[in-house]
Amino acid sequence: MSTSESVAPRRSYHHGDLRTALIEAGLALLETRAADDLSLREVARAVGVSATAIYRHFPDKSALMTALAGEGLQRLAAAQRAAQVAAGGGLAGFSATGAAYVRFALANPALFRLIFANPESIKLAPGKPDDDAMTLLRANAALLAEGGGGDAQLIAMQAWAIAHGLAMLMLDGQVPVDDALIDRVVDAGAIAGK
Amino acid sequence: MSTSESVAPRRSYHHGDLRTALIEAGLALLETRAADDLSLREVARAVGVSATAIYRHFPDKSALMTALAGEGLQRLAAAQRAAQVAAGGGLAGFSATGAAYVRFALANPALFRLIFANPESIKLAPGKPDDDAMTLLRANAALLAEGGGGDAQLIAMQAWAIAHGLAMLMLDGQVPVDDALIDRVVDAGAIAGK
DNA sequence: TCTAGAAGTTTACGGCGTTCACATTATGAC
DNA sequence: GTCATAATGTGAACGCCGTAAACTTCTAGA
Repeated sequence: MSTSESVAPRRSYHHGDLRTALIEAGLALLETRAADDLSLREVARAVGVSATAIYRHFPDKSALMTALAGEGLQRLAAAQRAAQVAAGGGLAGFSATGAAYVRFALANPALFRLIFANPESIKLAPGKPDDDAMTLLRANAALLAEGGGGDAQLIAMQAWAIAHGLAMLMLDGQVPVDDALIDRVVDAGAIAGK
Repeated sequence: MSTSESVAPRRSYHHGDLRTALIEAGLALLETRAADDLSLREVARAVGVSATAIYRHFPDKSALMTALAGEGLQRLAAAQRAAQVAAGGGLAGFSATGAAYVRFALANPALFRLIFANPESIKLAPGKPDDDAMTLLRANAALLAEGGGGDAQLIAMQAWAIAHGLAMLMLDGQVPVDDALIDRVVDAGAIAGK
């Protein structure tokens, strides 16, 4: 039944692209378990490789987790970009990125938590993929600020904080998971006070 | 040097109040380590007791962690109440509870994370101590909504989300830790759009 | 074709959470 | 006061974990 536990045995001694396979297996397992419950040996088993083979590609477990977080971050940024485009940009697009942020968290709870549980994830992420998200955020905040005379950077932080906070609170069961509620809480107009 | 590692040996076989001692030791250790790096055996060592003695007071490790989270939650609520009183209540008091929330997180990073990393912490907390904080939050939101014609519950969520999000982002190093910035981001007036 | 190094394996170690059998102490019924 | 019993402690042991070390297999370039 499970696709992530049984693996067709390799026929060759060397794997070919173990690093990628490990990351993929890790991401797949994170759909099942929380990040804390993910063990190195388990990832190795999923790929059909000995536990210590991992050390040829990552210096230690946290490096693998950081790689997983980096991949998660890229997916999060992609979801936000897609949402903004789908909303047609502008103010509605800004709100859409916030809502996409929250929905991504709800759809990928373990991965989302991992991204922010690992303080190094962004600094170490290859190519700083969050630059996309940050640029987007700042541009949107500037757009919002220019009409209302507010401080763009402050608005950007408030918008990020509100989306991040709502995501966390919903993940933790502190706020009911209600799809319509996401849009209302994250509404860009309300944040800027318009 | 360290007070938490060396413990005067008990003279009696029974401890007296091991449950309380374990929680205190756990909280003390959380000032040093992240919650993930806190081991059951370490807490037992700090108290000067065998590792398995813990099982007479908690069914498993997660129960101990939940107890620690519950205690942390009470301290958080107390900090918020104190801040509100100090600010003289009203709108300024509302903002003050938000800022206190963020400052508590920065002062107790491991404990704060533990509170929200454990989804059961609030439901299982003895006497639902968060009721205080929640009542406060709702009352403040109602106060804010009545002047501006907004939805009190929605405002409460936005306020909570913004404080929680800012706390997390600062803990994660995504937003610079700047004391003055806390007040500006969490400003109640800005949230309600006044 | 040979050889160096990359990429795998096996074995081993100490720490962890947890279980189980046992030791000690506190308590309350007589 | 005695003493059974329950509450609370201990120690040894198990399997899983992350990681190190020594070894094996394959690949690639001179």
